[in-house]
Amino acid sequence: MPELPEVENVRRSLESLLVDTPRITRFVFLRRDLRDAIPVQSLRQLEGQRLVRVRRRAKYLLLDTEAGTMLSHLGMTGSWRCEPEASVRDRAHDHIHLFLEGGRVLVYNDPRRFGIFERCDNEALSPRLCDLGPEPLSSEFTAETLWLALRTKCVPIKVALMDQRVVVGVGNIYASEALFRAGVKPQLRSHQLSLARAGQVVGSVREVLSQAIAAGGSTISDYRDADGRVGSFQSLFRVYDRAGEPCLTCQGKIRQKVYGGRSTFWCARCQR
DNA sequence: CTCCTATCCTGCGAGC
DNA sequence: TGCTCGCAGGATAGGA
Repeated sequence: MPELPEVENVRRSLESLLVDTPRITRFVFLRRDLRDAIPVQSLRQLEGQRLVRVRRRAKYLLLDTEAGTMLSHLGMTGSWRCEPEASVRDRAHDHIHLFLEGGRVLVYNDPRRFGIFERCDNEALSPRLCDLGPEPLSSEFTAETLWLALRTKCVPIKVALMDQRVVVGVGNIYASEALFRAGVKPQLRSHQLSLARAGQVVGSVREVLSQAIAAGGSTISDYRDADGRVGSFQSLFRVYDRAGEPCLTCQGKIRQKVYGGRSTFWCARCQR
């Protein structure tokens, strides 16, 4: 479900819900079995603490209290929503009810259970975070850094763009969309990418992620931010999930093939 | 090391 | 209708 634009919109919606920095009154863990078991004890230590801020690193959300930080990853189907305490109920696949002072509840729901929820008080030491590549919308993501990261790799560039050690936040949708906009075919071997074309890819990744954030992300079936808002970037897809349809630029037929185990979409005429 | 595949899990749509 | 099959926005373990 969520790539960087969706996670960023969840972050913003959560932060807007927490402007009053409410205290966590209590946790209710309805089911602990996410990808790893939810570490109940270490999380309960944060009861009574104020939620002061929500940050994002890569596709991870970092919920800061004054005494420690919670790390949330949405996997494929994770979502956060906010409900009034008076009407909160246990829906299918709810894992966590995080009660806040003032009568609201943050609810984490995750049907496929690929998500993560744990403590993370030291980002530099966290195995989840310590090997991540640059943020794509930061000044650290440049033609030079991308080219350097790719020059020793032989995998298709589309697979490399999804490697969170190369650049973070790009998933299966935006990898295809960025390469279309850059005019680079997804099967191009990473080390074959020239510095000049790396610059094109950097620009396209930035552009597509920025536009997707502004559009509220992409809602394929079930993505919503914490306010329940859907995204609209799916209407601006140029190749993703358009196999067999005409290229919006050249009318050629959009192709689909699996690379790195993930469906990949491109236009063979526009992308070289 | 790098690369590739299978795997975790539920839900949904296509095809019969 | 109802069933089966394949596939889905991510990340990682393990084998070649």
